[in-house]
Amino acid sequence: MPRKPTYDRNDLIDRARDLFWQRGWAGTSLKDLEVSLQLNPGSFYAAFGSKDALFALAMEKYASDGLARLEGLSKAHGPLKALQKFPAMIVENETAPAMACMLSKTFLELHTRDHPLADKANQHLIRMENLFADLFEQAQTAGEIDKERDPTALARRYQSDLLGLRVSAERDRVAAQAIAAEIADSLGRIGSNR
Amino acid sequence: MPRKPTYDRNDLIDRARDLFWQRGWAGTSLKDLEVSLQLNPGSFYAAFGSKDALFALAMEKYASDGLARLEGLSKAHGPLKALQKFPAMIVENETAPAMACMLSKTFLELHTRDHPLADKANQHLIRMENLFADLFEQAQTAGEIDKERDPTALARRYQSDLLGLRVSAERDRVAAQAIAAEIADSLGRIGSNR
DNA sequence: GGCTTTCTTGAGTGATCACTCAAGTATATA
DNA sequence: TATATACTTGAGTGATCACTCAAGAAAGCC
Repeated sequence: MPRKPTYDRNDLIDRARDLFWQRGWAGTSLKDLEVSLQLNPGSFYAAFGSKDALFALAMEKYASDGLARLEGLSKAHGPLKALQKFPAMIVENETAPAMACMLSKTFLELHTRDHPLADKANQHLIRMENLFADLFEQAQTAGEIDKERDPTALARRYQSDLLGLRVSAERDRVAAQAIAAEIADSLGRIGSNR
Repeated sequence: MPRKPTYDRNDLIDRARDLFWQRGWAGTSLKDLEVSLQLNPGSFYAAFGSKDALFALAMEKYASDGLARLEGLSKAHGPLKALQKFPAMIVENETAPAMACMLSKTFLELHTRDHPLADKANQHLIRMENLFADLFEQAQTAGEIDKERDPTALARRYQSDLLGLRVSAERDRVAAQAIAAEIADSLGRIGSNR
């Protein structure tokens, strides 16, 4: 009996993610979304409920994509190599709508207002950081990294480096590629054989 | 003949800087500024011309304060020690209205809209980076750092590390102090005697 | 073809945005 | 004390914000 939507919901979330990522939460108006998603206000609210609800969906997709990319790298090259390749992978992505991390941008923009989306962004960052710690631990059991180091601390530092890298990449992509190489390089210097 | 303002202009800029730093450009409304500065719209516009003009003044004060703090550190302890102490100094500042760098926040928020303030923020970041490079160079001539390294590249990496540190500090101040220590530590490992 | 159910349309909601301006007030000089 | 010259007040500007809702259109089932 019912009528089907004329759009592909998943595709809409992708486009919203790109818009939000690029322009931020406050910087993306409903008018912007209506134009980009080709949706009238009524359809928009029928489909997603609110701007914030769509933002949350967009952020989840962003985060799980990041997780998946790093996991893919790890399966292909092992934990340490994955961590070493990841920074360059981010910086060299030509199709990304922005270089800076959407999660950190969102967190910085909204946490001083105690906006629920800021907490969600932080949760996603923690999830990412946990994967980093997992990979550091795997690298330790594989003997690729000094076993005395605390994987959680390594993950925290790596996350911080990545966050800085991505802000830098937003300013100057070319220079950021050099920084990405340095991050990978310093990862090689915490190996077990020294 | 004229009547003097009832406020101290410099003090007003300080308060605006704190507000903007904390809440960002879009997150700070004129109503917020009126309340914090205790200024009615008419006085506000007579004094500063526009929200953006005041933001620019606030950002200049923020940037020159940062420059001055690092220069002070350098005069007291020398270039390398200054660069090593600076990260902890930032993270331990209890009175700061926010931990993340106001310049990078502003840049991230506004550069995708091609807002003039984004370019101004970037200029201030470059100025800061130039001071980093100066100090690295001074540390080289003082024999504290390997002379083969490019001071500009070192400055770029240091800036990136600091940007990441400050985002991390906004998320978790205590964890950030550990990261600050690591940044200082790795600076010690590019000394000339190895 | 008729009916039900959902989706789409788009004008309209009150709130808030940055900003203006005419009128009123205070003060330093003459 | 009078006057000129600022500064202060605050209601009001049009634009834009996220969001609503009643009416119309399309598609699956009988």
